[in-house]
Amino acid sequence: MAQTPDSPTKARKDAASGMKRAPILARRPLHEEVLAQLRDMIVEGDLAAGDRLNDAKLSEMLAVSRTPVREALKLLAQEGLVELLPRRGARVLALSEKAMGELLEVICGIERLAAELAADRMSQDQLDHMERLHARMQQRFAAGDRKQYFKLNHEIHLLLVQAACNDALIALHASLLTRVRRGRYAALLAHDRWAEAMTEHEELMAALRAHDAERAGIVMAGHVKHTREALHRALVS
Amino acid sequence: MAQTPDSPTKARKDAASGMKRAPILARRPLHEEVLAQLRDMIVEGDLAAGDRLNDAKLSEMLAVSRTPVREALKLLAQEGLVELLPRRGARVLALSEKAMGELLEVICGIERLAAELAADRMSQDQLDHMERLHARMQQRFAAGDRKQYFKLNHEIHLLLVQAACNDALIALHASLLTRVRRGRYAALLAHDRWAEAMTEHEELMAALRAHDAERAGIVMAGHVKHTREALHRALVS
DNA sequence: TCTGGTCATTTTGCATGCAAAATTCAAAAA
DNA sequence: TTTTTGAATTTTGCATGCAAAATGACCAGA
Repeated sequence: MAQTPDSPTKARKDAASGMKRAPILARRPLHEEVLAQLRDMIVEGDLAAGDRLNDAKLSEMLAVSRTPVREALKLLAQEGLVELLPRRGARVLALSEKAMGELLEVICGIERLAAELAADRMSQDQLDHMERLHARMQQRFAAGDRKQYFKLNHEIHLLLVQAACNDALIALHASLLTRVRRGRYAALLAHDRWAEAMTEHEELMAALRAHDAERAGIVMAGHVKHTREALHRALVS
Repeated sequence: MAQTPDSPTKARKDAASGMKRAPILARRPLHEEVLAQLRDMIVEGDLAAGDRLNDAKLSEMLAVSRTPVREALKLLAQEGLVELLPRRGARVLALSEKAMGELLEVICGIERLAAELAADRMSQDQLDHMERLHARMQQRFAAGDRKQYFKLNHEIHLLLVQAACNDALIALHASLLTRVRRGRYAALLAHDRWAEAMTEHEELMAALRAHDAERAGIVMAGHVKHTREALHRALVS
């Protein structure tokens, strides 16, 4: 197990002894806290795929009782980050290449929809913001600074989804991204198609500027297709 | 509250006394059972939007302890069927017209993607099956039998998503449908565009037969647009 | 050595206990 | 009459207890 028990003994003592926590009102519910922590640990790779998640150990680690831990595990299972084997506990779910490809396919579809809606609904402010991000991304691209390029690329995608003015879409997109961001696949994909993607972004910006939903959709639809192909190439090689 | 306590007293007694349950191995986990039950009660309208969900009462009603009930409520909250107000319990979430419209928009996007993928990947068996469903639906349409028409319509949509051969897509679609199926909106929408939708289905079938992904996508994209408009009409009137 | 079986230990799933927060309701004050 | 206060009650969130199931250690016999 790739866990990091930063002093289980102390943690246990904190929980077991009557040591006062901050007033409940001032805190978020514990299960939320635990959920966020576990999610981070999985996304960051502290808990590797296949690791067994023992609720007693986790509760010791996080200095809470088993109840909120178990609640968080069930939520993580619904999010698709862990699997719950009845009577056999929870494991970090290993995303197969197949599952990863499927998720990416869905995400691309979502982003295409977002692009179409955004073309209609985007505010001038948002468009300006995106222009700025895009310009900076071009600079980083020209400079060969991959890290910043990808960061800006990600910000643009988030902004695109926000600009669609659909809260359900935003939430869904975020949730799917969490699942995909784990492991090596994201990087694997991201580092392909470095130049091609730049052109596509250019076209997307043009469509958004013109508030041309159809064109934005077509551009992103191409993105769907290219991404699928890139994924396939990456996985076969 | 629109609950249906089919003898709370007896239920309580069952839970409280040492009365044996079926062996655990033979059962699904209780929280799953409870989750399914509560979900049904919400979708069926037994628990109306705005109803307060008191875990003690629910646990009495379902003859289980509060723990699995609370777990189920948290899962329902993540599914978007209830909201969890910290320290103030759970309520059945009232879907605003805005939220409902957003959900439908996302579902339409998902189904469009499904149509495109299905055009590529659908097996001959699935296509045949869909042809049969479609033929029956035409009959019911001609006969003016709305109820069966909608049932078949729904089956076709499910099959379409399945034919996309993407498990993530299938799961996502199912989850979104659950949220939308509640309340009066589904019917409200379904009963509009009765004839127009028939034509669109015709076109979709043609595209699928030809394995023409692009055409299938375009047809469903039109569906997105028309559905949005229909929703708008329905809500304004 | 390998197989199968028994028993001790650990882990899981659920029930329940308990303190803090929220709600209610009645009586007092404005 | 309306508002305020505050004590009693209910509800929530978490901790913990406990029985059933799973795991693993050990040993006997093939």
